[in-house]
Amino acid sequence: MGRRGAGRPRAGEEPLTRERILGAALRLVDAEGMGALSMRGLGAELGVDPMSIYHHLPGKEAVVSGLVRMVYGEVRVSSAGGEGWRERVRGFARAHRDLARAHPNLVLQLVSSAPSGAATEAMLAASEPLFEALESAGLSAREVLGVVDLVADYVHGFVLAEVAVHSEPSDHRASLRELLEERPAGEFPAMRRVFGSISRKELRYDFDSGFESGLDVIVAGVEHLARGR
Amino acid sequence: MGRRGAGRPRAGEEPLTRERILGAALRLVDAEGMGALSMRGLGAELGVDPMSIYHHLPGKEAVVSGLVRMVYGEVRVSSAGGEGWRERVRGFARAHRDLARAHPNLVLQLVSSAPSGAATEAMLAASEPLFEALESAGLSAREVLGVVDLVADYVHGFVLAEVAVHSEPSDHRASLRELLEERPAGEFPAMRRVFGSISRKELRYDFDSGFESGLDVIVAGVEHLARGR
DNA sequence: ACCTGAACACCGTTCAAGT
DNA sequence: ACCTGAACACCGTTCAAGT
Repeated sequence: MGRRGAGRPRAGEEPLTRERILGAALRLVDAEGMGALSMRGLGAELGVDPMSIYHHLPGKEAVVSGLVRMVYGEVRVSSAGGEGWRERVRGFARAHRDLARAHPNLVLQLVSSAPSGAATEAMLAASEPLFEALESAGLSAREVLGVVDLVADYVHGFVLAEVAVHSEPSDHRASLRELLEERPAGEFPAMRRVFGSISRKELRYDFDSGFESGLDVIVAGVEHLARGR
Repeated sequence: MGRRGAGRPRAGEEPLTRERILGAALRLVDAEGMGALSMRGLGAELGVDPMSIYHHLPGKEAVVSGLVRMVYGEVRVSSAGGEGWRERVRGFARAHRDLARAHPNLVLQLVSSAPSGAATEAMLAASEPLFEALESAGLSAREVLGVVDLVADYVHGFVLAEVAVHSEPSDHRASLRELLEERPAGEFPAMRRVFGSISRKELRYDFDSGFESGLDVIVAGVEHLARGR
């Protein structure tokens, strides 16, 4: 089915490699989503019989995990040395949000393979600035490890919500408010008060400032930890 | 292919309903994972032709989102009234972690549909105690909405990591340390210091206390916000 | 009204065969 | 050594037909 005949690649045609396969897979996923990533479709994208891929990667699972590793390898944390630890913690979080936003169709795979081993090696270098920042904030080793996880978990949850909501037309806060208004008046008084005392403009969710104010709370919590010593 | 012949159900056999279908689907997913959930397999589990399901639910997507709604409907936040706001915030977070741990094979779907509309209605009642707690902590309406998202994002990221790591044999922190030791000595000094000054026992990750210490930091951050008024 | 089963257009992967 | 294509055992879903 491929464009070429069987056998070795002809002179002048670039041979199939792991890199070329993963590159094509990433283009496919970025452009058309995870659902478009099939071994057959990938073969077509490469102008090659689908089965040729199996000579470079053991199966579809390996294609996906290779994709995840490849994307995590792209992460660059801007560690402007002169900044305080607060700004360096934020820089780490922002770099990971940016990574996820660069490949929204891969976010589910990114966040669910980050904790397991798949991506650890690729994230090693990116994690150093975060460890360094938390250490210089005055945390104990135990506390550093805890906060590293907290920051990672928050970013993962946030980007998951961000891409899920972006792929929908309606504002999720506005629809929550509507849901609330359809209910009997006595129900959910606290939520009613919160949504009632906020303007429509304030209700419109801004992901950038939402992300930052989540970080505000975390940084304030870390400060509390550091003072406790 | 079904055990029954075509036509209406015979007297004495319970008819196929949305509830029976979703119940069977949840059993299937809990027992054998998301990969085992196929329309054909679900039909077999119900002793029915796979196509019969389409008379009660429009397709597989509807089965999955029905599952998510069903499970979110199970959440019960223990709101012991006498507790302070700190303990009520923690109670909300714990209830959601417990929900995810009760259905680990569904976690990916749970966390990725929570932010979009799918589960909002089912979570309305469960969210009231969190709003109430944050309000009574002294936060503004704007701040309450921000912290609600922070808590939800943290829990989502945490449970994702928890189930991903649990389905693996090795401890992820231990393997990070090993990775570090294989590197040239000058590399990643901060991570080396952190991992070096912690005992093997401390390194063994405990999800329960990890979850709680993440909440510690968040609660401390909320306290900072509340004092700022 | 509800259920069935053949058919269609897909999957991932194995394996023997080609050059 | 590398690539191919037929074949196998699956998918979700449409649609005409059964009772």
